Amino acid sequence: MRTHQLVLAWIEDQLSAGRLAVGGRLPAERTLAEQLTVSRTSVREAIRILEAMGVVRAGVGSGPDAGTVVISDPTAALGSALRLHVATQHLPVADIVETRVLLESWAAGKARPDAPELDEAAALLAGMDQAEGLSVGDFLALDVRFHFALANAAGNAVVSAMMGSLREAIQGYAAELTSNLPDWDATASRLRAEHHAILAAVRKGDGGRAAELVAAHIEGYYREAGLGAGSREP
Amino acid sequence: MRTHQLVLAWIEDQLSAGRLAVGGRLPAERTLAEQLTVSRTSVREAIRILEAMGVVRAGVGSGPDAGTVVISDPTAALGSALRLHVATQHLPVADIVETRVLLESWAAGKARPDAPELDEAAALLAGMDQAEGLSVGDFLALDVRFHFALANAAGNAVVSAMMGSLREAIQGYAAELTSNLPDWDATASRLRAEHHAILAAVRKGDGGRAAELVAAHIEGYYREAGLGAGSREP
DNA sequence: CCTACAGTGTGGTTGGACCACAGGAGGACG
DNA sequence: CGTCCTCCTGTGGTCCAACCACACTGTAGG
Repeated sequence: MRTHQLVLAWIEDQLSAGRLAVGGRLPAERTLAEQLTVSRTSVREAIRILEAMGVVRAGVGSGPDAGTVVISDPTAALGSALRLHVATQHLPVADIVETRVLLESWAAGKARPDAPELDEAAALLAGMDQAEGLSVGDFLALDVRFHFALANAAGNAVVSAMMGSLREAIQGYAAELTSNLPDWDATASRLRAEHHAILAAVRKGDGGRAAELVAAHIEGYYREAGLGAGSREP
Repeated sequence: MRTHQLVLAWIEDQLSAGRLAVGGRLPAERTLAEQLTVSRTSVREAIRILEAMGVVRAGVGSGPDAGTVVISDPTAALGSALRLHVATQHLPVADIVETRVLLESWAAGKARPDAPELDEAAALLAGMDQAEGLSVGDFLALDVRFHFALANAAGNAVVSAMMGSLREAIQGYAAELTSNLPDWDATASRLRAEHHAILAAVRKGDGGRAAELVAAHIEGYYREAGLGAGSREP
């Protein structure tokens, strides 16, 4: 077993035992190195891995943002990993989209009509309805947050994280695809209308219809942008 | 931007541009450090991250297994990341199980009856039917491979990877849970029968029934082992 | 009372050194 | 001529010592 894996195992043990929780602080790198009788290099390699996994966040200087603190951001971790595997062409973009449809339609079907996350989703929709002063990038950013809020309403943290990571992994592609659209304004208003319909279905408690609408919404967008089932290679 | 991220960006660019593909070899650490005018430490940190993400594999010595070569193993990467987040208690085990049911039942419903992966699944079932000389660990190992083969038959690499990673993330728990079972032999024969029923449904093209059987199979096991929907905290 | 500054502890980065490992090239020996 | 052994080379793995940039903290000076 390599040295940095020993550090990794120690930290995972601390987490599992509850001696280290989200918001907690790891010992300083030099201290930890001395405690485990390894070099600071190995400690740093372990921390880098944890950082890439969204388990810790390292900050320089002093104060609340300094030091290495435990966080929990599975979305970012899974997202960057998926993005790299897409780059190796071993994860087809079409499969990513298909999985996203699966997870999101399930979440829409399971979301409870009285979930507080739906209020946030509604607020985001209101923001997207402002026709003026909203660039394509702004619109897509709000779109991401809307879909994420909707997924959160289902109450399954794993599904939320995976959904977000899928979205993140192909975000670069999605942004490029907007240039393929014949008429962005027309697409945007269609997306707005579909969003409202989805939210209304969830609010009414009609999970089946909400799931169908979400699936059609996502598949329709990618089909229009020219990323159909045929383009299994990016 | 930190130095190791520069290295990461360079490697991701090489992958996206196709100048680096699975099976390819990264330049030696010292060479890469000189090319990018960074320290070898920073190169190593980047490689560690890629290794944790299942994108590369580093080997010492000489020969085919030496050097840093590009692979693509998203399952291991996502699995360890999920396991750590479970350790932080921000991903409830119940949500993992629920997501696994979702993905696996979808895969069972979508698997094509003539998929070659089903032959492998059948062979694994034959191996599990040998009542003698099969420890609990061996049985579970074959079980993992059976479920993985079944998921692969759906033809979606992302779903397969995520399914496998979910299984891996809670593998430790699943192994411990066997001690909760009142009668392992009885459970094992039930699991065997359910496996055969699932495979038969898939082979018959009855995706809907296969999906139902898979969901009942997984949920039933965890319920019997005492990991119901109530235990959202491990 | 407020400002300016040195002090302290954090992660970030670098260069160098040494180790273990695995294969290849060459010579020594049968 | 073939085989075995040894040395050499290049790889990642590990460690050390030093320095940097940063952000807060306490203190001295105005």
